[in-house]
Amino acid sequence: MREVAALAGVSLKTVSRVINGEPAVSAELASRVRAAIERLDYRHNRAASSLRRSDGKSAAIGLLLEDVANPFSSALHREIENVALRRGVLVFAGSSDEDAARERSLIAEFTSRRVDGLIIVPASHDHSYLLNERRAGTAMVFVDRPAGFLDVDTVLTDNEGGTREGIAHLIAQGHRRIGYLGDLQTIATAAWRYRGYMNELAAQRLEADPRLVRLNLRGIEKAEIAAGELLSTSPPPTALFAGQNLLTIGAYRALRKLNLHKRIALVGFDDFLLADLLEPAITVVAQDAGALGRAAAEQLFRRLDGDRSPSVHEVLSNRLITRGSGEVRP
Amino acid sequence: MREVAALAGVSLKTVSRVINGEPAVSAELASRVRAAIERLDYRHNRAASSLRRSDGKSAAIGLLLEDVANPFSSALHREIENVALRRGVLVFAGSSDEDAARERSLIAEFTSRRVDGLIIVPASHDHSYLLNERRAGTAMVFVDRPAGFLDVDTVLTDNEGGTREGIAHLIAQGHRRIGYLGDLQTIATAAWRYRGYMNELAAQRLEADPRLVRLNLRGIEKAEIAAGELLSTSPPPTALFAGQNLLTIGAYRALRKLNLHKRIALVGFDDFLLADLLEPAITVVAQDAGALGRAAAEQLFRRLDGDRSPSVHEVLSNRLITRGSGEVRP
DNA sequence: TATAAGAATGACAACGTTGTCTTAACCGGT
DNA sequence: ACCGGTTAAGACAACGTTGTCATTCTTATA
Repeated sequence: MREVAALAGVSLKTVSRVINGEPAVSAELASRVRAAIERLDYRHNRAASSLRRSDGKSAAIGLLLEDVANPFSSALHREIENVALRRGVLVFAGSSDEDAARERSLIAEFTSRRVDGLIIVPASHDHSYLLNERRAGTAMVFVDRPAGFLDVDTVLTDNEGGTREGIAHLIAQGHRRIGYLGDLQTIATAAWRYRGYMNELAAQRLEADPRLVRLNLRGIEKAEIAAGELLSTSPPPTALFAGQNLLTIGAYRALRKLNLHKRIALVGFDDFLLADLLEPAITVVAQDAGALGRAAAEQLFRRLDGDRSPSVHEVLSNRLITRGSGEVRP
Repeated sequence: MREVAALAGVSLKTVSRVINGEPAVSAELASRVRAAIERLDYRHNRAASSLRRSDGKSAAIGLLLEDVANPFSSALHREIENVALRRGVLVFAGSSDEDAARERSLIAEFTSRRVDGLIIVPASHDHSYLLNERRAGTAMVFVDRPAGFLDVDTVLTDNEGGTREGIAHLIAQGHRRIGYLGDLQTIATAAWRYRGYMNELAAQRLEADPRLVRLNLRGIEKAEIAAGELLSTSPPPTALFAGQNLLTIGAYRALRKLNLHKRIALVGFDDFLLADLLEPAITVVAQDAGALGRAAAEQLFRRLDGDRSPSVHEVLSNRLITRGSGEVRP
């Protein structure tokens, strides 16, 4: 910047003014400065700038996902990027792998780089460690799962309601014995979905058979094995509900292997690519990951724009998409 | 930091020494400093630190992908994150959407934040604009596609060879009329794949029928329409090769709609989730996105560690995975 | 013509760190 | 008691910017 000022024959401060678009610069000097910037291929150093600025904004946010490579996370990521980029804000992304320690260390890395805000899909359950950070002015929004011991903006989907809708759909098709495959119960969304299953059965006065429930399953293979086992209880279930997309795929694999995919109904939570091309196509309770990301990012930027109102808790609804597998009759 | 120094009763510089693990600090002072850091919940400011440090390292890199939400990109992303995080380096991710202007502006945002390095899946074809950046010391690696007008480290997969293997496989099954669906020819990988198709046909002395080729297709729907049209030429192809995963899905959709999925062979470039559960399961030429990411990140860090040797061009091979759709006989 | 008000510009300090250099304290050997 | 050498600690400047304030110049008004 010093060199630019020298070449343009102006002071450092004038260059700074031109770069920041401050009005009090004559057209003459401004164009001289711009020419010098061009000629020297000068690049503004935002790190230094944000260090000195009074608002201290770095124009970067941190995004903590379960895994940047999973489709739900990356759809969220994409929408957040869209909202952020429109404002010239860049996104640091990191994967927690459902590991509380990794969550903390990633967030520490984010904050040590002085991000303006954090969007968090939490893996842990106690977020009091973020209190200081918040007091220091970092905006934050929790997405998909709630924060623990921290009063903070949150955007969720209606996990319990969505599951109840899926279960009610199966019951309406005549099913009475519905198996359930669930993810780690420590994940709040998984617990809510399981609650939805239990509550809907109860509401419809159906007895819940504990032999038809398998929880704490992680990944396609575990789900496939568990589904296989469920299908061999007697009497067997006539329908399965899978509480997450990988579990749905695992369940479908098991059904295919036993050649039961046209005889046992299947409804899954979370939509996934190609669900419509399987045989039968899979009925799902679809979350709109993009909408979730958009809502979270917009809430974050509202805070960054100075909104100091009490914490907002938004809940997006989910949609049952019937495609065939959920309409198989007992 | 000043407050920490005051509380511990030492100078600023001593606190800095403790934080950076410099040896010349007595155990006594070091522990007093650490206690003060704890008590004041002090957080090191890396932005200021990297501004002052002689090496100027920000411990952040920029990653330009086609779209953070597409499975290939996000698998790449994940492996890069793994390598980077092991060294305490954070990743800014951005999506170019195949738009050259967006590529440039994202890279400008990255560099204005003084990232230490860039990993780029390029959308544009002229990267001479990066010359200054490189001269300024930013490390960079191109992945999946080559750079234009810039001599730089690159990690690719063998697109032409992979395609030839796929086509050879179809020919070996007895196919003589093989349709081809290709992505935008401006994308280098798409052009290479098409070349692989043409060259393999030529090598096996088969005539290429231009009516069986559809290029510049973007997305599932365009591919589905194009595949439908190809299948109605006369005489029709007995096999299709799709040059990209979305095109493969589109082609499969078309085959299903015409109920030809068990009579016309299909091989696709790029593996995708659930390819093995379709009916028939899809034979593909699989790229290992994770390996690509790992190789790129490792090369980048080699440069950041001071490697000044001439540009490296690495080419990873692809693997034909036979699952059924490619083994349908004419 | 004198003067106040406003606009354009620059000098300087400061943001939170680390590199460099200096000083102080201590050690063992004569 | 003195020396050279080592080690620990601090003073100060600097990284590349922007906020604050002072200065100069212009213009309109009395």
